[in-house]
Amino acid sequence: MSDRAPVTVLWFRRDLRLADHPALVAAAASAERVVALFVDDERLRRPSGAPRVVFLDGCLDALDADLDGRLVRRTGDPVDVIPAVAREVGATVVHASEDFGPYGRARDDAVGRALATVDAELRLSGSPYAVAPGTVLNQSGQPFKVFTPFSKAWVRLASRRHPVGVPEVTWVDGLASTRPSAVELGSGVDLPAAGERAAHDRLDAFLEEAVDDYGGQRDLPAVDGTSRLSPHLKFGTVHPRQVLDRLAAGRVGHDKFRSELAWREFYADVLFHRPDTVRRAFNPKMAAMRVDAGPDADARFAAWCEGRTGYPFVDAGMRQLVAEAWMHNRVRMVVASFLVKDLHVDWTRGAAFFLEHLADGDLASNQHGWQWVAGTGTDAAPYFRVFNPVAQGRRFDPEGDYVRRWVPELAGLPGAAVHEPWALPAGAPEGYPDRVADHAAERAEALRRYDEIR
DNA sequence: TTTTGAGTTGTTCGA
DNA sequence: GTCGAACAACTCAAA
Repeated sequence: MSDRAPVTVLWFRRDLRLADHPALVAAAASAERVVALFVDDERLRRPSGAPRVVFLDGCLDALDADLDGRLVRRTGDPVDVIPAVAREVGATVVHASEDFGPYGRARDDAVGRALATVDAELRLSGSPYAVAPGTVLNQSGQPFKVFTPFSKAWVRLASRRHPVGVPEVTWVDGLASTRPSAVELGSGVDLPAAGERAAHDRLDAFLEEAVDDYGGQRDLPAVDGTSRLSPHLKFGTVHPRQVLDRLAAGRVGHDKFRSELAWREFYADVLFHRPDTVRRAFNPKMAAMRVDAGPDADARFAAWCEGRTGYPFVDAGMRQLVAEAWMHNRVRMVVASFLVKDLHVDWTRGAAFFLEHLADGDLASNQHGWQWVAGTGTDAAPYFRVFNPVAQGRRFDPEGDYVRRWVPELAGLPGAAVHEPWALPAGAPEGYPDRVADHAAERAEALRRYDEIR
């Protein structure tokens, strides 16, 4: 009773795995043979973001290896490439996972229309989330605007889904590929291993070594106490459903980590309902906040980008970002607060810099993480919560190991003294920059500016 | 409809 | 040195 089509196309995007892949399951069920396709869309390579692109290429190489070399790569605009491939192989259905980002939604609408002109269609199954954005609603049928009630409703929905395995598939062989020109990483940039196997190795290691102490260790940047799954979740080499399935109920570290996954989904949901918040304040009242622009602000922004603000904890974070294409979450908050509240630079500039340098750079999590710190977002930090970069360093890097690892100029200083080198009897070591701003004064300035608009 | 309780991540100041 | 209060109201979710 085979009413299956002879061939279909599975268009991979941010789902670069074979296990627990709803669109692959749908494709395999619908056709005798499946074409594995990835489209190198130049727009996914902007803004520059070399580490993210190189990590993506690593994921694609790993996927291709898992497919015994049968991953077809084509460069170009998906609106042209997808219908062309469908015609080339005689497919009337193209399968893909649903993308809920602003660009992805517009692209998929356009591709769907283009496919219709060749009597084919785009069929979407699954998404990069345990619960698709737009489906978690309060009792009035509206999206949640604060995290805690969202997460309670989300957990109920998320816990219903369980991962599935790799289906039987006959992959189509022998189609030509085209490759984009290689992207060069800056020298000394060190990326984690990419691909589905690497993602699961990372998950296994986290579950074995760190998740039980997650609540106590996750805030210490000198400790390997976080999952480091973010780049893998970004490109779908592991799905959050697979992670959730391996967390136990009622264990502190597990619950805490589940809550971090809920944040990722909350922000995707917020962005789905408010795509304008990629660039604009979620809270329109906060859009009037006065920020600095011009040569002085540019100079302060450059010092921040280059990790030479004179505040060791901030500089360590920014240097880790550039070197590892990743920054510890605690430090992300501190450096973001410093840019926005001490240097008075618009949060969108910092968010753009993060996206350029992070391998895990995800639009929803990044923009809304920044909005939270800047106080412009959903459920944002209260205006008076201004992180003190020295106090944060002393509290979360009490031995100073994190700072010494990333700021070699301070490597000779003992213990927590690295957090305040200007206070040493001998002053800061030669070669370490002076502070670009005085925290106490700029904190007061930030509070004054808030007063102007409230 | 009204009411009530709650809301990621902090810092500073003064007793 | 430690500890609690102040820092602001306001919006959201649900009873």
